[in-house]
Amino acid sequence: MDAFYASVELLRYPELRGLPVVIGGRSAPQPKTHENGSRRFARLKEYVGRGVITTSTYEARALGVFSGMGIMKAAKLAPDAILLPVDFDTYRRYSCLFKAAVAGIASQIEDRGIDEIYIDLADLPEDTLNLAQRIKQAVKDATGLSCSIGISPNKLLSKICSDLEKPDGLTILCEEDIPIRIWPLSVRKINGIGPKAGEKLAALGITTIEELARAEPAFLQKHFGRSYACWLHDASQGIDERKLITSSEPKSISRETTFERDLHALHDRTILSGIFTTLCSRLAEDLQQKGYLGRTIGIKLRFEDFRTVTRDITLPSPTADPALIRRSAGECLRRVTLDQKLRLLGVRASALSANAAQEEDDEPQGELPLLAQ
DNA sequence: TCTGGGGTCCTAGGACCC
DNA sequence: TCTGGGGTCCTAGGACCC
Repeated sequence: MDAFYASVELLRYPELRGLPVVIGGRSAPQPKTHENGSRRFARLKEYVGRGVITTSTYEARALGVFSGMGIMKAAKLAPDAILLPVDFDTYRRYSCLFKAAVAGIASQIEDRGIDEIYIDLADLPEDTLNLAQRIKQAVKDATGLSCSIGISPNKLLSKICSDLEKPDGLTILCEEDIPIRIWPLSVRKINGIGPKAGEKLAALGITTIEELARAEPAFLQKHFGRSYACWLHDASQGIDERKLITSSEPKSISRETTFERDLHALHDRTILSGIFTTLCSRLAEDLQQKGYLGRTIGIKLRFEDFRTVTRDITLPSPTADPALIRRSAGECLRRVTLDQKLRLLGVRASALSANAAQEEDDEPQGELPLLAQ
C-alpha cells in the first residue's frame, strides 16, 4: 500500500490532499472541527515531547521527512507540515479490506504486516499484467487507496521492484532485467540488509547491488561469515527460493511503552510500578483475546542512554493470568541493575501455546482432561 | 530537542542429559 | 592422566522489518 497510514488519513481529511502531512507522535492532538465544519490541524512545529514519524505523505517526504525520524528533527525540516495522531484501529480495518479484496482474486497470500503482502500468481492462468491491474482496481474499489505491485520470479525481487514505481506502481521484472534495473540500486534496497550491514558493506567499498554481485565470495565470507556471505551473494544475483508462507502462528506477544520523560527507578517507583502492572494486564488481555498462553514471560528495559536489556523466565506451565505475569515479570526486573533512568518498559510472553480451554471448536469434553493428568 | 511499538529470526554460551 | 560427541532447553542480545 502506498504511504498507507497517511493515505487512510487523507480519505478522512480530503482537504489535506497535496499537503505535507505526517502521522505519528504519541501525544499528537486530534484535529478540531469548527462550527462551520472547517477543521484546525496541528502543525509539526507545535509539537512538544517525545515521538517519531510513523508515516508521511509523499509531499512531506519531498521535504526530507521519513518514517522513523524524530518529530523534533522533522519539525526543523518541515515546520508547517500537518501532524496527525496514529489511529491503528482504522488502519487495521483498511488492512483487512485490501487483503480481502486481493484474496477475492488470488488465494495464495503471505501476510507481511499491516500494509504489505506477497501474492503467488504462478498457478493462475490469466495474463499476469491483467491480473495485476485487476488486483490494483479491486484494492482501489474496496478502500479508495492505491497500491504498488512488483511482479517477478521471487519474493526478493518482487519486494524490490514493487518500490520502483511508487506510488500507484506496477512493475514487471524478469531475470534478464536484473543487471539493468536491480544492479544500479543501493544494497540497502535488499530486504534483509539494514543499517548495520549497509554500513559495513559501504566501509568495504560496496554500495550498489552490482558491486555486491561482483565481490569475491571469499572476500564476503571473510567479513560476514559463511552463511550470511552466501545469502548476500545470492541476493545480489536475484536468487531467492523462499516459498510463500500462507499461514503462521504468533511466536510472541508483547506490550511496551516509552515514557513521556525518563523515570527514576526509586524516585518514580510508584509511577513505574503502575505502568508495569498496566502493561502486564494489557498483555494478559491480549493473550486471552487471541486465545494463547505464554510459558516464557520476559521484560524489556531501555535506559536513558538507549541501552536495552531483556530478562526472561520460563514457567513450569503456560499462563495468561495477569497476576502471575506481573509476578514473573517482577522477578525478571529484580535481576536488572537499575543504575540509570528508564525511558521504556515492556513485557512479553513467548513459548506460546493455544489456550485449549478457550478453543472455539470445542471438542466433546471427555478424555482430554484425563489424558492431561 | 535525537531515536515508537509490534514483531521475527539468528547467534552464542551454559546447563543438562544420554 | 588431558578431558567425546551429540542433543535440547534456557537466556541474552542484536539485526532487521513493517
